[in-house]
Amino acid sequence: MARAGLTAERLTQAAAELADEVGFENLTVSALARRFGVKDASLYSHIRNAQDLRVRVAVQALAELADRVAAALAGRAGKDALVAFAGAYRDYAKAHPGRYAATQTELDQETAAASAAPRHAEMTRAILRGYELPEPDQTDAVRLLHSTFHGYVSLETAGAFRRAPGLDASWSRVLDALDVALRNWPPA
Amino acid sequence: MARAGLTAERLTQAAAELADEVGFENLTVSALARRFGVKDASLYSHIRNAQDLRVRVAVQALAELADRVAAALAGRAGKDALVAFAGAYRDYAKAHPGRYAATQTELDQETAAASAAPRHAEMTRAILRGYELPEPDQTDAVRLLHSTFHGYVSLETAGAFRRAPGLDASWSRVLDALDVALRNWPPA
DNA sequence: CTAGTATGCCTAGAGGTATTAGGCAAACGA
DNA sequence: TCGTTTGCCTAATACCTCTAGGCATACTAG
Repeated sequence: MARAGLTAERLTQAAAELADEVGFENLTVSALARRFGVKDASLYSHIRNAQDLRVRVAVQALAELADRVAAALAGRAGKDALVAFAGAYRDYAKAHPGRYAATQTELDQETAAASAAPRHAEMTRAILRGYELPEPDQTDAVRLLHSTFHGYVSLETAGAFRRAPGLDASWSRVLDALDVALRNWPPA
Repeated sequence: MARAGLTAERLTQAAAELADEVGFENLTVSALARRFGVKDASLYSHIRNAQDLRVRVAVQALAELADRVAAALAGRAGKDALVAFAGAYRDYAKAHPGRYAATQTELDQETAAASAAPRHAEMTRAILRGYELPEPDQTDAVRLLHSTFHGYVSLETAGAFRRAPGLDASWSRVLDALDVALRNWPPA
């Protein structure tokens, strides 16, 4: 009996690919075992349970996404940075829908702190440096950006825009509009 | 043997309530049967399958949400309309998280057309009448509003904002910012 | 090199969910 | 009142999750 050479890392990687193929909600321990040609029970020496597997995929996806956003952001400021951040975000979601869905998993306090989630927040704030918003407003602006990016991308990948035409063009205009809003941030 | 008096309508209603309690993703045929004190199989004379049940909940939720938004929108224009629409939307999602999640279900062409989804689109466009945007830009603006509302609300209900303080205040500021963006809509 | 240990994957099995087929009895319509 | 419809049931299959316990393979130390 040759061993399949399973490790938590290989399982997580394969799970991420599987999630992209069949959707994060259809990521199943059984399907993953099948992909490695082993029995379901064999996976439980490497992962605690199905939820643990999902969390691992989520953490990995958050890290990958943060890396891409960081690369896109390098050396840019102001609207350039906004567009680059948003583009990297949207591209990742389109290329890896399962992983992107995984990033919406609610992580417990500890896991979240150890994940790339803080980097995301930090990078979003970095965009705002080009817009000179006073501190109390920054939090609101971060929430606006986060919400709009996530909302657009999730509606697009969930099919709510029903493969309508002009989604790329609308995305540009949405970013233009956000840029306008940030440059003319309304006083409280 | 007294009959439980099941109908598709009663099942859908109970399913919506159940979804609000346990989350839409945990809405299960078994749990619903348990709630009525009948066997799982008994539900299949009323609903086609689990997916059918979810679709019914989605359609009902879309209709309820459309009604609330319509009521909030009545007699308002401009920023007032924007704030009223957004408020009704967010309040519904907070009051009925399971139903709100259901509204994100992807419906097939036919079901979508017969649902309240077109009313949603229509009402979103109605908001823009106060902002005098030329037609090609309206579609982009509708997508901006839809994305931002959905993004904020879904991050909030999914816990991504981790019960952070100031979510009500941020929501107001986000709406202010959208109002600014719409009033100063950038030329292509 | 070999003995002992740790580890990887297996079998077995319990329990939950989805779904189909077929049956009996209550409600209803003629 | 008798037949038909309809509502809910039992039975059975299939898939998924997860635990317990076993054996053989790979590693490690003497």
